[in-house]
Amino acid sequence: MRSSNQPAVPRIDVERHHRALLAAAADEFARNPDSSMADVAQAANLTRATLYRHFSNRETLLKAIQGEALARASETLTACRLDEGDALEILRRVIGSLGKQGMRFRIILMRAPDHDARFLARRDQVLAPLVEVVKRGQVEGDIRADLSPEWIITAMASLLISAVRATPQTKHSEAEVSDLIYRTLVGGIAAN
Amino acid sequence: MRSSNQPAVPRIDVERHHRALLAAAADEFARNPDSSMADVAQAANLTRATLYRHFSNRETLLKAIQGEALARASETLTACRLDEGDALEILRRVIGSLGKQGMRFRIILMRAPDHDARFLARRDQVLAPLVEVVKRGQVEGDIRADLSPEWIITAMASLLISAVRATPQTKHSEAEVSDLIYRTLVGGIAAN
DNA sequence: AAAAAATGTGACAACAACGTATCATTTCAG
DNA sequence: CTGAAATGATACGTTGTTGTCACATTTTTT
Repeated sequence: MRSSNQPAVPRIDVERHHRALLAAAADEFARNPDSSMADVAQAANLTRATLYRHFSNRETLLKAIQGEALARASETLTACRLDEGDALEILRRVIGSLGKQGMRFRIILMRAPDHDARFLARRDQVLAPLVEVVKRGQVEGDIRADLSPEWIITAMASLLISAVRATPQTKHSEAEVSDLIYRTLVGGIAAN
Repeated sequence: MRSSNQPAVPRIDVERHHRALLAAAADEFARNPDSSMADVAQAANLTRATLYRHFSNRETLLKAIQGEALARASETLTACRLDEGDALEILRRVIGSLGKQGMRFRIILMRAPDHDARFLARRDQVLAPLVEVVKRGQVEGDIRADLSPEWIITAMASLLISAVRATPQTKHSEAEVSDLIYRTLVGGIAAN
């Protein structure tokens, strides 16, 4: 079945175009969730027809973006060495890494009406290790125990999105923004 | 000019319908920003034709929602007595009041691509008194001075939206949610 | 260079939403 | 009750997006 539709020999450009379309779509939809397929194709310097040859539906494209985001988020988290150091250090690393990625993970961190239960479950699965880190921090006395771990992760994600979205205006470096988020989330705004 | 189009005597129901349409549109667009005019009309138990008789355009309707939200937000803030008590007390009152309003102020607090400079300026104007409260808190030593007042307001708004949006799932009361936001924002997540 | 595969171009129908208009019906004010 | 005004129902043209297709062109592989 598949072998008849599949080309005899794979070509290099198709994979490159596939990645380009996926990346352009992620950026475009992060900028404006209502972008059309034509906008996405143009953002990738390709044609609408080619976009449809790679992703048969708009829905298929969105699912692909979700999957890509989840995969990269998972990689990012494991790269943050979630088992080295105390919870606050880990959170600092996570905030720094996610902040560098910019709005790439907006789809994961935000909650949109088109997110089905299927995606939400995988999302929670990816974020689960982070929740465990917070729980460990609470047990070890580094993090307040009167806030639920899930809420803490939600708050972190919320601050991340706000800061990243506000970044273009305020001319601050990535490191400064990440530090700002970390200080706000961990230390709060009260003096002392 | 106007008097010729205006009815000789005003009727009671038109104002009621106007308010109903505006409220339904606010709720509907808060739930799903891509809702159609038909959805809005149905949410108000009225017809699409009537909706167009009250708001000639979709754009006009959105502008009306923005204006309404700004007006009510301004009322809410003045009702919070921004000059009584220290900054943290005031912030607690503000979070409590805005939290009760639910997602009514999502349009104000969130930044969407369809927000023009005109609206953003009025928005900043409404939020300006709150920024002043934060500045005063920093001068009086209640709020950390190493965070810009604007960022603090942004962080507060961000947490508010996240919490209110997550409220339907977690069966917590309004007061509990408001307290949660306040504790997180002011105290941070670090122990001690 | 030649074959194969992918892309560009242009067109097409299907569809949803927008905005307008007409006319019968209902609702309010006097 | 009666006239005036607002609404419901319905239809219509317009527009933008979606998804598909055929055909010419370009790019890759051998």
